[in-house]
Amino acid sequence: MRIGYPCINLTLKNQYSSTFRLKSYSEKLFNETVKNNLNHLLSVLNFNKTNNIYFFRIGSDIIPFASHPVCDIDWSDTFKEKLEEIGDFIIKNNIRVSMHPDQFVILNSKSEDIVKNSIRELQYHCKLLDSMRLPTSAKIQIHGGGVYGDKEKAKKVFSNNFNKLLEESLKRRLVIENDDRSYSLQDCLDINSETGIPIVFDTFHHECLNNGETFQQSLSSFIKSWKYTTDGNPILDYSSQNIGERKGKHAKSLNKNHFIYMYDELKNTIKENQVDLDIMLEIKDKEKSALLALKMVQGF
DNA sequence: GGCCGTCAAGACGAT
DNA sequence: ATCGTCTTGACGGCC
Repeated sequence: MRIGYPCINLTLKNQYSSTFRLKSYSEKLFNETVKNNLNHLLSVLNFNKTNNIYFFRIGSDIIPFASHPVCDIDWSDTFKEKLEEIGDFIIKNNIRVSMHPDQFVILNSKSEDIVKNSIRELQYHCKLLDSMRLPTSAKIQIHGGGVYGDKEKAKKVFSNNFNKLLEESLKRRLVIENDDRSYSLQDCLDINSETGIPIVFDTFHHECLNNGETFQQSLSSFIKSWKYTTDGNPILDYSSQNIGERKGKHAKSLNKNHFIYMYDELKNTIKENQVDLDIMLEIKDKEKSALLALKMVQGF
């Protein structure tokens, strides 16, 4: 089992700006920024390895404006060596990486342009992972998208677009995550049966939106959506409620009791299904919680 | 040097 | 109609 955290390491400060405004876009600034971002990513991965953290989500901004029309730079060629160096490091150390494009990726949008732009954005994510020569277990996770007042129809549009509009290399990396107000685990299972797309099970979103399943039922159904040999370990996103804040807001730090209760349930599932899982902690204090969780799990 | 409005992009619920 | 939220963080203009 790997435990990871998303996008940012709060211990290691990136000494350079990691992105810039579209207004200040230039080839020079772009190349400098990407170079620094890639170097920084490698330091973060090194930090993680030193601390036994073998799961990390790479931030989508690592190549700024990569899918924007303004970007006509062949960055995968310019930075070929660096990208392959990072990929080699990841593979050599049995690290798992993933990505999570932001909310603007709507595969089932009513607007053809938004679907088109969404696919461009996904292609960028795919190209980055491909350029690092990573296996298809390096996943890109997205949500179900819009509902538009008719979820059954929206799910069909998602499935049709997934099946018809995406190239195979992209399909092999895509996974769908249940969200906290539109697409429940059951909705994702429905989409899975039409597309075969594996499901990232977000336990916190599931607490916010579910269909009354037991935790064990949820776990065994989401696990079945993964083909371990090509998809890698099923991924589970974990967080807990930020007490006093609106429902669905992520905790600032690891809720130890909540986590250990969840982990205890997981252990049974892992044993029964003879499968390993990778856990992504979506907690605001990032690697601090990951390190704490790791310690707790090791002492279990 | 620090403050804080704003940032490429969409959808949705709350106000 | 406008705002806050989503993995929100951080850029960059202004004082």
